[in-house]
Amino acid sequence: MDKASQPRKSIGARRNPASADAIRKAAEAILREDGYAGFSIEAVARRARAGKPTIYRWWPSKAALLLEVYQGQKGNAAAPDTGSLEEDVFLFLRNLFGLWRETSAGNIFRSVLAEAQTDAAALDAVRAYRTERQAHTGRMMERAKMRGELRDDVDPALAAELIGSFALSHLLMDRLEDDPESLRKAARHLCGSWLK
Amino acid sequence: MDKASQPRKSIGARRNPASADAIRKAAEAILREDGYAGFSIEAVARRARAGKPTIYRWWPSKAALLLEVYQGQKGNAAAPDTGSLEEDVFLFLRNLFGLWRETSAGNIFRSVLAEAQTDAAALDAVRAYRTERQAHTGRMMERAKMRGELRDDVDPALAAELIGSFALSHLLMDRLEDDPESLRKAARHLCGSWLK
DNA sequence: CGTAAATGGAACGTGCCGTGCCGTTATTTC
DNA sequence: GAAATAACGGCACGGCACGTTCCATTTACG
Repeated sequence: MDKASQPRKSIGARRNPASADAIRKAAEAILREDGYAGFSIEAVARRARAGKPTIYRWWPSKAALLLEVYQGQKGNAAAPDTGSLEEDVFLFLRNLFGLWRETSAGNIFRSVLAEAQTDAAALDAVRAYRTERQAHTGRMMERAKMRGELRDDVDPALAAELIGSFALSHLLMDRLEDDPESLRKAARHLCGSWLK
Repeated sequence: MDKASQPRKSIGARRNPASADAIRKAAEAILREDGYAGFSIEAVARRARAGKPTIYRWWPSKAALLLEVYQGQKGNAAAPDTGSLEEDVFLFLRNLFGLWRETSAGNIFRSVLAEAQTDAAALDAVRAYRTERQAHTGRMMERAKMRGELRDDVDPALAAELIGSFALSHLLMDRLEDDPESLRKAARHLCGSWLK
């Protein structure tokens, strides 16, 4: 790619976007290729041909850089709208697992979760993201409710949380296998009790 | 505790159980008090008044020691048997969250999960543990099924997995708050759809 | 033109990793 | 009983990553 590029020099008394981009891209590539194990500031600096101080000038910590990559990359599987809740949930899981398997999103999310077990800021970030995502998934449930598909006492937010928990544990256990049968079954179990 | 204890000497050409115990206890104490962040072989050695080579002689890696502490400490919340599935699930979650909050089990499990995002052996171990635990929880579901409380098409194993996923995500997000209301609600949603 | 600020590079101190080596201790083997 | 074996704690090492400091260089801004 960027072969015999000279080391980037300063462009004056302001941040060099080329450096920032190179750093973000290097971090993302390392997470995609090697996962969290290979992710270190030194490795990112080497790969980005940047100086460590340049990284630390703009990101206060390893966790901060990780979070920025994470924020800028959330693939955000869409919540389908087929008119059938069970089908929506099935497709949602299928899309999400596929996204996690085939892009760096899965590795990045796993990394942030690992970091969150040590770093409080990472925990806050992952909580906020999860809240936002579940609100999104929750809309899938609300649509079903408006269609009259759901029982009145079902809480869309809690339902979304159960779906999210199922997906999360599969990600963490590295069980994102593409098995339509079992995902279908999971969707049925997740929905079965909520339908009227 | 062990105040002015001399450094443990060798007891001859065999493993010194006192050293092994001190190492295990130090590791557990560090995980309980400081969590995964403070867990290092050097810290364990210092606290156990042991030499690093002694640790590495018996545990091939940091992950191995972590896993042994984990194995020897699984609090294993019991699966209640009240005659009502929803009540069983509620009590199970309540017990499990309490155990995770009030003993070192929660911190240890979180640590192993973090390690599992980097170390394949840790991932295997946590998968095996999860399988075993869900088989146990699954018996709770099977009892309900025998009582005729469950629909015939409900898979006890999958149901147990959904319950476990819910608990796991709360542990990871550090949301083990003792809120009977929300746990009750979760139990109801988890069970609602399975009941006849 | 001079100041200010960002750049990459080199070097530093700290901490942890995992592994040697050491003298000491005591069991096991001959 | 003597010698070989092996575990013990300690020390020191090379390696790596962390986060920081200093540096010469480059360029925008006043």
